[in-house]
Amino acid sequence: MKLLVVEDDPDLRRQLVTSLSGRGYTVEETGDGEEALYLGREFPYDLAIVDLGLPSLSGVDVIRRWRAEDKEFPILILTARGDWQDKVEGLEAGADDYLVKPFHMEELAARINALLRRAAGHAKPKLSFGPLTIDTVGRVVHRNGEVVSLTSFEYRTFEYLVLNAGKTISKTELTEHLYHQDYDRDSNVLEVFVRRLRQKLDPDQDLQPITTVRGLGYRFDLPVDSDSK
Amino acid sequence: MKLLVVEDDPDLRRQLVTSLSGRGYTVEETGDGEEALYLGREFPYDLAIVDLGLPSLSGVDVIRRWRAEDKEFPILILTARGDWQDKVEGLEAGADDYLVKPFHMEELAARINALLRRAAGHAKPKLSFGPLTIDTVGRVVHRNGEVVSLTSFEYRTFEYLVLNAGKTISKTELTEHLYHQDYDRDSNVLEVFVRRLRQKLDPDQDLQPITTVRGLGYRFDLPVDSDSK
DNA sequence: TGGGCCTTTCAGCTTTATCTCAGCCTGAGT
DNA sequence: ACTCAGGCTGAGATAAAGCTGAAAGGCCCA
Repeated sequence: MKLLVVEDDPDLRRQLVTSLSGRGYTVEETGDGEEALYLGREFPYDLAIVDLGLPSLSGVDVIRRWRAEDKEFPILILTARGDWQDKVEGLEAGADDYLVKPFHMEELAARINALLRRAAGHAKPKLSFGPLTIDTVGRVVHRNGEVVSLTSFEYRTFEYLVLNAGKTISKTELTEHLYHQDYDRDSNVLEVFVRRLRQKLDPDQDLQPITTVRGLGYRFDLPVDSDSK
Repeated sequence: MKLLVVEDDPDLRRQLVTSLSGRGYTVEETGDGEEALYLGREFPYDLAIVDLGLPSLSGVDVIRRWRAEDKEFPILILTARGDWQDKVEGLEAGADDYLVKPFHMEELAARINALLRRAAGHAKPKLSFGPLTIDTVGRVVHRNGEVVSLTSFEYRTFEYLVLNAGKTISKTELTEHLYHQDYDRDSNVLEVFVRRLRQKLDPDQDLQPITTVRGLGYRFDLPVDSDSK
């Protein structure tokens, strides 16, 4: 699950990012309206959290323009205590929910959950590939209906591969995504995780969901069942 | 895909090169403005990453002069956190996007992708030729819907030929592109790879996608389907 | 403080992509 | 038709890339 945090106050932003990534979300951040616009336009977020009180391009404008371009991800807006007018404006512009500062992280988390769950109805947070199913909201993987118990790391590795199904993902890209930092070439953690994933997802080795492309990376290759229900 | 990295800080430069080449790009690098100018002028890069804070010839000047000479490759500039103004100047000089240091490699990669995609013809970076399809982002080739399993080298060879479809590419050019440095002319590796490519792409020999031009090189010849949708 | 699980490291092993080589084929120029 | 440089082909060597099992290191929670 990939979130975008748009907040100009560096402290609050850091706090948001820390808390949310601690809860297992992949979080990207910006403090700039223009950049937010760009990011939301180019990348597939599952949800955006937008502070309305941005300098330069205002949060409301950002939202309006995303919506004008048919970006459908849920948007949660943050407003300062007094400014309820902003809130109305924001909702009219296309936001889905709001939260007044200051707030508890718990509450934010709860609303994010609710929004994602609701969005799940429209979108398709559950993907299936033959006997495999991944629920990106619940962060659960099923195999023939049974839960496959994955560790956090295994799950995130798998999720990234699945979300990029059909593409070859280099190990560098994968590790950078998982760790958000440089890739230590002399480690083979990834290989170990891929191995464990393969064992857990496909103990009988009949599906071979993850292909190794020597010299390039890994690729998740099963066809997506279009059971958008 | 060939990128040029222009960055004077040795650490950051190494990091960039490592990460990007790890992601499968062919990367060349320099820390010097003059040299950057020369390289960009002489070689056909698909994209350049330029740090604006260069010593001697400044990044902005390099860009300006490239653009004055009608070099069209996308340019992404890097600026230090504070230097807002530089960014504007850089964009005016002809850069296409910017990123403020420090940044995550993942974000850089995402922007590079977006720029390359945009440059490629606005649509998806997927090209097809009759039964053949190449996805330059996912680094996958399909033939009648089935994945053609190419090795890293085979893929890069094919990609280069495809991106230069219609042009005859000399073996020297190909090898120089594929290997960052000079290459032993007495080897016939290329021929070997071209052979394997032909076998894999066209086992029945009915398409003949790669033509040999005796004494000159190779040419990829299938008409590009304009499936820009 | 101790136990359990998750993550990372390590060393040895297997696989295979790349490159070399030697001989064969082909076609342009005589 | 003959020549010969340029290109093609198949088989094999080799070293890099990836895999594996076990064990060490961390972290969290009781």
